[in-house]
Amino acid sequence: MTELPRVLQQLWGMEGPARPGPKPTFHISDIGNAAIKLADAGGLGAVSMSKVAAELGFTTMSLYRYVDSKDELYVVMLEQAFGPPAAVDPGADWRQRITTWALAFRDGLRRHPWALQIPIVEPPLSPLQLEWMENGLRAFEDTGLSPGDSLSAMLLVNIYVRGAGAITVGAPSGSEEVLEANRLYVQRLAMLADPDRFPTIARNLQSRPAEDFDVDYDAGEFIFGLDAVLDGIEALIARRA
Amino acid sequence: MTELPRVLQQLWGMEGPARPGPKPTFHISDIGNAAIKLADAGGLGAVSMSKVAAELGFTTMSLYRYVDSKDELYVVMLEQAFGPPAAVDPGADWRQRITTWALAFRDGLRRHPWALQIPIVEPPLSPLQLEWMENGLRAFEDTGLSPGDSLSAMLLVNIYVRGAGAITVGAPSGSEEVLEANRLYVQRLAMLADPDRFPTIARNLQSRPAEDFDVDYDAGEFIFGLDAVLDGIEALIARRA
DNA sequence: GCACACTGTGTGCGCCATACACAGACCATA
DNA sequence: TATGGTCTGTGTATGGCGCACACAGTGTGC
Repeated sequence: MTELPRVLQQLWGMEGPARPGPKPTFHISDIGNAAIKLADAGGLGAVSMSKVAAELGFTTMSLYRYVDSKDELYVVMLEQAFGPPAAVDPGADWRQRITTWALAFRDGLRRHPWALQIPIVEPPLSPLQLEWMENGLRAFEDTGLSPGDSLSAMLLVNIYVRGAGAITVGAPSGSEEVLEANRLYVQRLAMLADPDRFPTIARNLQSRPAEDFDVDYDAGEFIFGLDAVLDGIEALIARRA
Repeated sequence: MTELPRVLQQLWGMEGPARPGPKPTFHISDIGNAAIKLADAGGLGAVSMSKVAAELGFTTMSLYRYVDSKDELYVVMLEQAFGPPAAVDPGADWRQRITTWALAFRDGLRRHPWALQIPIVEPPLSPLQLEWMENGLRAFEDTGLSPGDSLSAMLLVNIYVRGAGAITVGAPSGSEEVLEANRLYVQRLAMLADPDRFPTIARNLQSRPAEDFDVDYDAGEFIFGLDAVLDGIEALIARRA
């Protein structure tokens, strides 16, 4: 019942006893790397069993000797895309520690935007993901938060980074492409936001200088939002003390 | 250039001038409703052009007279799934107002969990989505926040609800199914979290009473996290004042 | 040296989104 | 009232997808 799915067993390096028959030609991580390469180049849509197999020089169906379904392939991709988290600086305070953690996570998402498109069906159990969890929890170690609250706080930061990423990730921050899309959006919004029906939106648009919309979300807004989240956690810490 | 995509024109009811040829048999909203019905019953995976068409009693290709691609169908679904937002209570303070807004959003996600699986490719421009935006912004009206900060604050709450939903939505809150999955996860985690490599996780698990894991996230944790987010926004308001 | 579990392969199924050509329905115009 | 042109819904087809299944060959543990 607590028996792990095959993919997780492989990721944890739980080798069974030696068996007859040919040895596998490659390892599950090779599949993950090939899939990540495809996704980095062409988005998650470019990842198909046949393309991954072709990338490795194998046939489509051979992959199913390593992975039970495409969803399991996603698990492997998520495990390997981010690499190990940065070490926790024991000298820093909790805000610095969790900020470092969040920025590293954000950078990983920026390198692999497709990660946000993979539906989360269950909480993480793979080795590197647990290391990220470990380091995230460690950030709250000396805050006096209970174990449950620490987990919630970490989850809150995690949710924020993912959410902010969903909005901003996908095109290089501050690129002309993003600015252009943003301008087009504001233009359309101004056209549609009838002041009678949408007074607050209309007023919001009118009272902002044009260059205010050319905001580089990644540079400033991300930290802005993160700080708000951390202020909320700080209030929690104070309340619990 | 600011010409709207066809779907948005239809959603805003921008009818062109009278034209020769047969009148359309139905409206784009019929397609959306049929798709929503399918998604509610069988998840987003159950929504295909052919199934939606069959639901309406039409052929697959007829849908393309109303929608340019499946992505546009998603836009229609998101527009119609949530309905209009609740009216803003002018007597309440900003925390109550945005809390009401967030809970309504959360309830909508609970009714239509598939909404979280639809990748967001651009900010909303459809009528009801703008109404939600309008009401969200209105919650911060008397806080003294700048237009830009109000937008960021609303976005932060929006991100939180979506993120919390991604974790909890999908099965009825507190159902035996969810509790069982949770117990299995904790069991596996305990098995994998070697105290040498993952000391904080291991300690976190050990120091929590067993019934602490049987948490009904939706009931308590959601508000817990939301309050933390709002505390962060409150700190921002205080700083700006 | 041998049995046989296990490897990678080939074929095929049902489903998907959508391109394209077409027949007929309908309305603006004359 | 006649009609031309345009729009509607349909039929057919294409290339891709995930994956089931049967199979041939391989190489290790006995």
